[in-house]
Amino acid sequence: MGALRTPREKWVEEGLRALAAGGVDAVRVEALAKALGVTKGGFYGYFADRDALLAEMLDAWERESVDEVIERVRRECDDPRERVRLAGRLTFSGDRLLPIDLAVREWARRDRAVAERLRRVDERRIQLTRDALAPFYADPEEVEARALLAFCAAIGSHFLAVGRPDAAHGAVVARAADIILGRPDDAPRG
Amino acid sequence: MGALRTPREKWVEEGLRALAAGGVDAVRVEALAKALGVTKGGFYGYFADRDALLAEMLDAWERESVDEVIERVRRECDDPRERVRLAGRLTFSGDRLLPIDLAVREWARRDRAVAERLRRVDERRIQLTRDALAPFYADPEEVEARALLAFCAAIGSHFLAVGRPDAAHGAVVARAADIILGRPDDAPRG
Amino acid sequence: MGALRTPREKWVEEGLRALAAGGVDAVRVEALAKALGVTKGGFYGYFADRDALLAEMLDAWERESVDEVIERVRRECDDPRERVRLAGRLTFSGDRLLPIDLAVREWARRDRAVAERLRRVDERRIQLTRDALAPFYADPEEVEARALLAFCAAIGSHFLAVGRPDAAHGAVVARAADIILGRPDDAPRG
Amino acid sequence: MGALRTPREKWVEEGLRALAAGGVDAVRVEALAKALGVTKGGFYGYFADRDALLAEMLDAWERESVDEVIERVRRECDDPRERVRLAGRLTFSGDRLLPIDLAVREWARRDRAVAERLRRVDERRIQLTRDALAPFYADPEEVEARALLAFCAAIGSHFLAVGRPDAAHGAVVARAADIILGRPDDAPRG
DNA sequence: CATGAATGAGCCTTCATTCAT
DNA sequence: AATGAATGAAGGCTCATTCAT
Repeated sequence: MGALRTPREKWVEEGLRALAAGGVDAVRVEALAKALGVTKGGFYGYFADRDALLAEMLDAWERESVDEVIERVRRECDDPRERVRLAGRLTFSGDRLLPIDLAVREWARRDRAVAERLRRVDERRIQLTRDALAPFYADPEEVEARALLAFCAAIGSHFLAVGRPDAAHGAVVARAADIILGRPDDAPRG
Repeated sequence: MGALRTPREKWVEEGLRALAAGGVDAVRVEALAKALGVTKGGFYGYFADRDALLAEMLDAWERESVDEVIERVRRECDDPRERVRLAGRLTFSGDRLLPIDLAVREWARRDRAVAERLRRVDERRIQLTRDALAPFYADPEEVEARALLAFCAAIGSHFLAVGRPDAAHGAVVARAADIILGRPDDAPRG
Repeated sequence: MGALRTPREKWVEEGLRALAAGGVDAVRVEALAKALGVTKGGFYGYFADRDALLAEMLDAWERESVDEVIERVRRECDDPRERVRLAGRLTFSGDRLLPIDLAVREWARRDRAVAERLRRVDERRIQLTRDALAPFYADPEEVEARALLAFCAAIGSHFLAVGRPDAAHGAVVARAADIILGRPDDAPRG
Repeated sequence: MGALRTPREKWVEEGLRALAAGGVDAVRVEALAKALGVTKGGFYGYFADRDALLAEMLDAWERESVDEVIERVRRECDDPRERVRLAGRLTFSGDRLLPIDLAVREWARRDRAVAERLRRVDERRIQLTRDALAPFYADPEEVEARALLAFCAAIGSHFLAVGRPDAAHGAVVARAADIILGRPDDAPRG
């Protein structure tokens, strides 16, 4: 996002890049230093240790990929279902947020604290979907199932390795979204 | 499954256990040796290097989690939809196959060769679902979308961190399966 | 000792504190800077390098723990034996001088220059004891032995780890002093 | 002492050498490795970490400098006073045990666990002196004072920096021993 | 074959020191 | 002078790998 002001932010940014590309284990002080064109020693002028960087990376990620997304979605859309679609696009596409999200998900499977954090994040995101679906279904269980399903599908589609050209993949995913959220011409009763 | 005959197989087995528990990076020759109660030097009597073990782990995984599952499913069920449900249960539940599957999925995001392999595996699995759904839908795209969706959802549900008690999670997933595959009392036209 | 005027003196003072608490290796520029609430870079405005600080710490220590003590003792006491007791109290008790003295002693075992300096200091101190004992013994060797013994005992008592409650330790040390210097009611012949 | 059998013992031995020469901080894995002509990586085949080596060094030191000394003294001498003199010679002279002892003493001032250990060791040693003196004094306090004094003096003499030629130092120390323990021709009443 | 021993590369961290502002 | 930023050397630890026995 344009020029990064403080060198501290540069470390965080580079850390997120490494996380996205190679998972937590790839967030190595030395590697980041080389990528930033400085020596690793300088790192410790900004962070107590590697864990401190990881923590701040999570802060930055939560801010950018939830707070900012939700705020923007609320500002730009009125229709709840459009909100879900936009939030989905912002979160699960693009070269920046998506790979970080997936990497955090892997990380969470190995680290309790990260898992807890991801839980909070996912909960806030899924609430958006519940709000969008609620008006259309009488049964709250139905709402929950569809919201969860939409979410699982969105995430799962990126862990699936079916070697489909991206275009086809996109088409199928769109169709899947229709099945879950309901097509305009096949709207659920409500 | 049953007694492990050769020491070679023991290394592979222990490797899969480590993979399931901690991801590829946890598959360390030294750790496996300790778990097996031997010295790590012995490892190189069976495998050229760590990569050779990883390759064989993938072989074993593919054999057990696809070949064996598909064969058993074909033997035990006739109804295609029941086949899908059984294959899903065998693959995505239990303490053994599921964690390995998820770990391979993470791994595949970092390693081209593993990704290619996972693609083949997923393709064979999803074909089962296509076969089950085909009779009920006129549009092949509809089949593809529902099959893919079922698959994504099954996988995604394990990468989601919503802090739902497992029971509720199970219920919602079951409901999701109904939505995708169609409930008996809400069967898609076909 | 009163307000510390120059920042230079603050570095020296903080250095002595660190020395007393953790030995020479604990005299780290960075740690002192943090304790003083400044950045370590500023250090080099006052001292060429760490060694320069160490040298000045030794100067300050010698001034305070020998010059000042001896001067005060000469001023306050006339009786040589009382002088020894007072000098001993000033040097080997209290929270300030004693820990520094012990730390310098350790340091001297690793550094020739410090050893030489400590030699000069100890020599000046022991002369006080010789002067006190001389009138009472015909044999100069006897004087030397007792003076040395008193000194060794005073120092050694702080490197001994016998887990005696401090009170008992004090009592025993006092008795030891009597044995070496002679009790009033058991004065050596002479 | 002669050929060191296991490489593990070599590390301990080299560690004690480093400790004697430069204090705990000089016990660096890398330095020991270089002294032993191997690479530092090999160290971790024998010890979990540096602390494990330090612990074993203390074990070896206690064994050699207390257990063995006391056993030998009991075997070789009958007269308690001779025992004290021999134990003192074995412990506080020579190029091997003495420097280690002094280094442990410094170390103990910075580390609670080491201090506790040294306390136990010193206690066992001083008991030897108490036993030797007990028959000659009616007052147990007198015994305690003289035993302690002897010990403090023995240790303190090595932290004193008076630049006396070693010969003279030895003579004075001998004389000091006489003062504390009593000369044959000046035996204390008892 | 398996073991004991060692190697070497790579990582995290600390710290004295330098330097432009 | 003091600060912020960075350097470089050193030290602890891990791990895949090699090799003689």
